[in-house]
Amino acid sequence: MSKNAISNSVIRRLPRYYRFLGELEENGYVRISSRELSEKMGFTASQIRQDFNCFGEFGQQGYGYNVSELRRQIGLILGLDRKTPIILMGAGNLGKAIATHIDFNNRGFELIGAFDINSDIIGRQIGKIIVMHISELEYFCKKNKPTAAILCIPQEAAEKETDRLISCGIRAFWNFTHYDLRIKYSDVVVENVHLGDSLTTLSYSLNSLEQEEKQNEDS
Amino acid sequence: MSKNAISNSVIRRLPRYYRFLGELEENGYVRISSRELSEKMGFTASQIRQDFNCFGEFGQQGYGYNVSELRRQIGLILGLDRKTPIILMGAGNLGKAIATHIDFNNRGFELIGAFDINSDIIGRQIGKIIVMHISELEYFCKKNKPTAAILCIPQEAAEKETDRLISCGIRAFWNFTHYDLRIKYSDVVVENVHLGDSLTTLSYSLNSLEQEEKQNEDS
DNA sequence: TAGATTGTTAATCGATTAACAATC
DNA sequence: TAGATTGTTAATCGATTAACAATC
Repeated sequence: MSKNAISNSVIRRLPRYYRFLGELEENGYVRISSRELSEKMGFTASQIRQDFNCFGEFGQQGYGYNVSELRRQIGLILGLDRKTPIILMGAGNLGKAIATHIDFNNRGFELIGAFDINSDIIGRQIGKIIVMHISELEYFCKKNKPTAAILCIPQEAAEKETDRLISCGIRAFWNFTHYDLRIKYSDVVVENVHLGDSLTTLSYSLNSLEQEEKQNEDS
Repeated sequence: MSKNAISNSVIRRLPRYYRFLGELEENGYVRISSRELSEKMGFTASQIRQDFNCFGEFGQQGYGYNVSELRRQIGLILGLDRKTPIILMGAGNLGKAIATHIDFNNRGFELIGAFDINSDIIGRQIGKIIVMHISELEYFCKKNKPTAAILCIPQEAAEKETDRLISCGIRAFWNFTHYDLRIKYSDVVVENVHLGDSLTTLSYSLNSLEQEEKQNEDS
């Protein structure tokens, strides 16, 4: 029986654990205690132990955790042992940057295709793949069976094309648009990246910081 | 006395409110109730009223909220009435895509410069700006006084250059690296975008979905 | 065995939701 | 005035932290 309903907060910390454990491994650490890890990562030791225990007992009393074994286990939980075929929808500036910048192979994916409608872009090479016209989508998917897609197309295009993608077998979306896929579709997983919202949040923080300082001056 | 300590959860919802209210405004909505908004956005009406009331009383009993007035107020809270000068550090694939893809002016910023060390990139034009060599940073900042920076450089470069950026007057960072600025610096605001972690989370979700389905088959 | 550190339960804290009096 | 809907307090829910018995 797998422990069900892992909270989103826990899940979002997993990639971070995986990263830190990788660094520790590189630096020759063999074992680490939750306290030591807590100091390095800025979580509490309690939280770290709670988090790991959502998935099993990876440590040993009196000893701590074996760094590379723990990392391996978290990798398995994250599904990084697989290479899910993923396609890029929209090979403009952003899509191209994502395709070249992200290390798909160490994150459980393999980028196998890219699609666009702009004839200036079609035929161009991005890494090892060549940008295809979107009319080739069905044929390509039937042949190569990708199950994930990156949405780097305009919002209107996303709204129009998701039905098509789903009927092509796509069930995981890395979504850079503001189109809210979850409303219309279930049985599909979505990870949203709202870059604009992120920058807007920074504006808020900077604004707050400056107003605080102004208040301190006045008092 | 401003209500202090707005929770992070609330702040992260503000850009979303701002966006939705913009759409409503475009569609001719004059007033909206928290219940109506809750249906459109997928939050509870309670939460929406609580969120707004962190910052003041923007509604009217028996009527609801005036869409454009509410949007304006949230814009002010987010600091979108200003145009904070921001610079891009690292004009490679990702930096260039961010610079061209993001609508800085509607998010409280103005992109005024870009820096890199790669001579192939220096001198190139991105939108209205031209990529400069990083050696020109001090001179440029003295003259143009940016207070925010986008970190699209490698992590090692980020670790090395942040001291320099801070002494140039930068106090807001939109950070695309994994370097944890907050450890070393206070009095600085940071918004982290961990694209790799985001994709890794998608891998987890897809993995979970597939395991669930397998279990359902078996039973 | 003694010391260390986990796994896990209990206590606390914070965020979300429900309820309702105030009021337009 | 009556109906609607806010602003706000109280109740609930969930996540984090603290504590400690189990055990290596």
